[in-house]
Amino acid sequence: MEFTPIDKLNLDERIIKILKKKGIEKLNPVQTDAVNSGLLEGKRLLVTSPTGSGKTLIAELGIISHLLSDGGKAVYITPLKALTAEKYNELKDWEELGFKVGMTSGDYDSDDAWLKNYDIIVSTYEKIDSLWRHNPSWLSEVDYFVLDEFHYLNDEERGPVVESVAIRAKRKNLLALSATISNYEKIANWLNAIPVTTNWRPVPLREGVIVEGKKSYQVIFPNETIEIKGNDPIIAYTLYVLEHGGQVLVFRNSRKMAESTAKKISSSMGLLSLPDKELLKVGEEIKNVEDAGSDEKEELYELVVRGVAFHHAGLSKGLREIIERAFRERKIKVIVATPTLAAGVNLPARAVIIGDFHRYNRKILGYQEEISIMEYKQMAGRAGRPGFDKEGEAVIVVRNKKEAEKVFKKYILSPPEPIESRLGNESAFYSFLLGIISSEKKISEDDLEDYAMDTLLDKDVAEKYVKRGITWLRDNEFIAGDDELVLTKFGKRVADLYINPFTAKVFKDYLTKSDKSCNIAYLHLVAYTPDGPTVSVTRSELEELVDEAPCPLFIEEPEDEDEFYNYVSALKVAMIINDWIEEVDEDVILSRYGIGSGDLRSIIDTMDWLTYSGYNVAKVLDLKEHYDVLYTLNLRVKDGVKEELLDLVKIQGVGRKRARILYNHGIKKPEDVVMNVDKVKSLLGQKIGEKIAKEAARLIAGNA
DNA sequence: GCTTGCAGCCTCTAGACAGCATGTC
DNA sequence: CTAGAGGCTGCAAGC
Repeated sequence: MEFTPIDKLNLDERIIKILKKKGIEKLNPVQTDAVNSGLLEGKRLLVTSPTGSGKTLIAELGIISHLLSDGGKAVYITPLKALTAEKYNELKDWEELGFKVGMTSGDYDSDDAWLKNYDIIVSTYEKIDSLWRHNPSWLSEVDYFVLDEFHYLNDEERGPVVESVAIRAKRKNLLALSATISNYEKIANWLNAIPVTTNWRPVPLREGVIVEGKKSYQVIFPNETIEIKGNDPIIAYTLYVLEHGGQVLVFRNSRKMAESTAKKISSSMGLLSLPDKELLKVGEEIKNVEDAGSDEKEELYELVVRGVAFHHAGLSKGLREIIERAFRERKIKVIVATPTLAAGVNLPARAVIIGDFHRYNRKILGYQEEISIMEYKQMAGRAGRPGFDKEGEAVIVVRNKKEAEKVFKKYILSPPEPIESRLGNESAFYSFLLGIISSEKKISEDDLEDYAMDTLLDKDVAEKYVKRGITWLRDNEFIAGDDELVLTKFGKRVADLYINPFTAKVFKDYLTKSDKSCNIAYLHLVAYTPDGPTVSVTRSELEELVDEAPCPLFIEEPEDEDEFYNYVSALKVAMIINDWIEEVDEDVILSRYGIGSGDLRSIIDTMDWLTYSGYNVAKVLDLKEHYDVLYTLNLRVKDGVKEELLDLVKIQGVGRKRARILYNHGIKKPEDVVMNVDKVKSLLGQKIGEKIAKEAARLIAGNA
C-alpha cells in the first residue's frame, strides 16, 4: 500500500503539468500498482479494484501515454450513457495537450460530431459494437481500448456485447477495468493481459448486519456492536447516522418500498428534518421540472423539503438529476433507492443500508432469489465520501441471528462470484456472428470460427453455436455464400439497425404473410419482438386488454402461459403508444397505465427505434403494403402527435404541445409560422415565438 | 344497526443499451 | 425451487 509522488514517476512533463492542475500530487496504491505493471509502457492490463479507487485516472494515464508515444486513437468504453458523459468531462482536461475528445452514445453525439476528427472517443459498449458493424474508416485507426466496468461481462443481457467488443479489442491493445472479481487470473489470461488487483479503497469500509435484539436493534460489525432503539431497523439506523452528521443511502428491492420507506423515514425524523431555505429551493426546482408527471413531483416535493427523497427508474430523468445533485451538495440527507443507484455515476454516502438481500425473479414465479455478492459489493461500495467521511459503513438488514450469520459469511466475508461468458445462447451468439460478418464484409467459415474460439465460452460450446448459427442465419436469409460468407441486403440492414436477428425474423415472418392492419396491430407486433419494451400487466388489466384490441393483430393469441403474458404485455405497450400518438395528455397516460414518466420515456425511445427498424426491414424486403404505415407511425411515435402535426414538429423547438396550439389556431405548416410571426408570438410567448419563427425559416431554407 | 379491528387472502414486484443524420477540403 | 409489503374482504366483537 504505497502512494507515489507523481514527480518520482517516469512521466512526460506535459502529463505531470496537467495532473498538478487537476490537483493530483501523488498516485494512490492502485494507480501505483498499475504503473509498476507497465501501464505507461503500453502493457495490457486488467485492473480489478473496488469502486471509487481511482481507476479512471489509470485509464487517463494509459490513454495519454499511448497517444503520446504511438499516436493513433483511443476509445474509452463504459456500459452506461451517464458514465460516458462523466468520463468525457474528465478526459476533456487532456485537450490541453492537443488531443481532441469526443463522445458518442445513443442519445448524444459530440456537437460537431465527425468522429474521425477526435483522438479520444468515449462511448458505450453497444454503440461501439454498432459502429464496428458500419466499420467507419476512423475505427481502424483506434488501437487502444479502455474497457471500463468490465464486470458487466457477467450481465445476462448486456454481457454478450461486452464480450463481443472485448474480442475485437483483444486484437488491438486494451486496458480493462473492473470491480473486484474472483477469477481475475482467468479473465486476464483470456484478455492476454497482466492482472493488477487490490482491495484498496480511498475511504475504508466497514460492513455489518442489523438484527433485531431483545429491546433494540444490534448493528454488528466485525469488531464492534452498536445498540440502537426503534421500531424499524432501517429507520433506526438512518436516524443514528443522521444524528452523527452523515448522509444515508438506503436500497430497497421495489419502487413501492423505496417510496414508502422514504415516507416513513421522513415522518420519523422530527427535528432532523426541518425544511431549510436550501431544501425549499430544491423543492421549487422539483415543482418546475418539465419532463415529470405531476403526481410524482408532488410526492417527491413533500419529502425533499424535509431532506429525504426516493429514487428509481420510474422517475423522469430531470427529477433524478435534481435529487442526485442535491444529495451530492449535501442538502438532501437520505435517498431511498432501487438498484438504479448501485451502478452508474458516483454518489457516495456515509452509510449504506441494504434493506433487502432478496429479489423477486420474474422468470420463476414465486421464487425470490438472493442478490449476487457482486451486486451487494456495488451497493456497499457507495459508502464513504472521500474528504467527508473517515470511514464508510454498509449494513444489511436481516431478520434473525441465524440469517445474520449466513449473510455475514456470504456477503461480507466471501469474494464476489466469478464472471463468465453470457454468449451461450442462440439470441446472443447469433447477434455476435451477425456483427462479425457485418464488419468483416466477407469471411470464411474458418475465420468466423476463429472469432468464436476467441470467446470465453468452452471450445466445444462455441463450436456448436457457430455451426448452428451459420445454418440458422443462412436458412433465414441473413447470410449467403459458400466459401465466403456475406450478408444479404436484409442481413446487412438488420446488422446496421442493431436489432436482434430474432426481432428481424418476427418482422419478416409476420409482415410477409399478413395484410395491412391498423396502427395497434403494428405497434403490437413491434412491441412483441425480443427487443420490444416490457411492461408489467396487472391481473385486472389482463382481462381488459384482451377484449380491447380494436382490429386483427398480426400475432395470434399464444396458448403457452408465458408467451400469452408477453403477448398481453406487448398489447399494453401498443395501447400506451397509441395513446401517445393520439395526443392523450401525459399525466392521463401515466395514471391510466400505472407507469412513471421515466417508464413512458423509455418505452417511447425503444418504440421509436423499433418502428424505424420495422419500416426499414419492410422496405428492404420490399413489402410495399406495410412500409408506408410503419414510416408514418415512426414519425408519430418520435413526437407523440397525430399525423396532421407532422409538418410542425419538424421545427426545432416545437413538440406535441406547441404544435397542437399552433395547429388549432390555423398555423399548420412551417410556412404558416413564418407568415404569421406575430400570431405565433402571441400564442407561445415573445421569446419562444421568435425562436420558433427563426427555426421555421431555417427549416424552409434547408428544404429548398 | 353501524363501526372498528384484525386475520387471512390476493396482488404485485429493478434497470437501461441500440438507429438516423449531422460536416468539409 | 427460498419473500414480503400493502390493499382488500369479510367476519366478529364492541357500542
